[in-house]
Amino acid sequence: MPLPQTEAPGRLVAELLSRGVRMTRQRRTILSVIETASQHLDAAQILRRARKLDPGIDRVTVYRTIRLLKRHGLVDELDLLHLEGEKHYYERHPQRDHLHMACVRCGKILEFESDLFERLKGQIQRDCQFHILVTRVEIGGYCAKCRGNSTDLRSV
Amino acid sequence: MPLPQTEAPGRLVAELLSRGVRMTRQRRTILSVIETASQHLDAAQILRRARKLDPGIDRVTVYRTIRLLKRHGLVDELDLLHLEGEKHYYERHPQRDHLHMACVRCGKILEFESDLFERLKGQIQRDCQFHILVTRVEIGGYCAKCRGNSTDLRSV
DNA sequence: ATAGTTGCAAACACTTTGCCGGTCG
DNA sequence: CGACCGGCAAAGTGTTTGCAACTAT
Repeated sequence: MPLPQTEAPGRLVAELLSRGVRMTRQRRTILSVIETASQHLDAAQILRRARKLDPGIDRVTVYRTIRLLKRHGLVDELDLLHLEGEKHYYERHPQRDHLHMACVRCGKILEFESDLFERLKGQIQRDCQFHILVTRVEIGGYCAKCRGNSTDLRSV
Repeated sequence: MPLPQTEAPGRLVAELLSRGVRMTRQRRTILSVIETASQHLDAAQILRRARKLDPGIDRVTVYRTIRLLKRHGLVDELDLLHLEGEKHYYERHPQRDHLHMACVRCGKILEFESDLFERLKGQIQRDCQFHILVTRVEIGGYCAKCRGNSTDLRSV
């Protein structure tokens, strides 16, 4: 079903350079962390990993780099239904949108892409005359393992 | 803007009473504010309106009442793509899900419901064996009025 | 009677800003 | 060289917690 997850490494660096953005040692480090992550990372996790590669990096630099990437549309921001705190999670802006399902019991995040969603976007652009730049779909519920053995005490 | 409210006023009070939740003067006030709102309100707006009806109400009581409603699945929480700050917005949990489109230029929020989305949810429950409790769809872009006369400088 | 709720103050989690010395091109 | 960037400290925003007094059932 899904496309391969990995684009060429260094893609974020190349993309920013081609837009005339200055490239520093710290930015390269942070970009490589985001690019090689196999899961959604929050700012604190990005900082921790970046510091393993370059211990002097500051929290603020991580936040500023994330904002830079957002402004350029190169990363998407997720909340994952705030299942654990108010932090944000980041992922590379994908070629094709996908939905995020978060299990409110075990916290697992599933991703899903669907032609139906592409059709839905088309319907929105047509019926609402709305030009879509970014989508964020977060669905809470019980994953296959957790369904059945839970009361419906949702907290989202 | 929200779709026309089809439920009876006082429904939130009735729903909570039927679940054995204690009903205080403050809660009645806050519930009525949420119930009569014609737009998505954040906690600060709910507080401001509640204080017009009962000036002694505290910020903390608003937050606690919101949490109560979330736990009971009676309100949904939205971020509206954090277009202005990190606050959350609340709306009564609708009978039928809808999507939120936020114009990144003028900030307008449009709502949209669609059979395609219902089918998408069905597909997810089937293909992923995921039992859906809550959905949050937030789409950013340019509304009909703002499209065309903007550079693509997104910040979401 | 008593478990649950309130208001106040304080703490909290996460993110942004101001400043100045350092760096990229 | 000059605009831009990084690190540090501090502030900011939005939300939650601890606790004594109060209230709904």
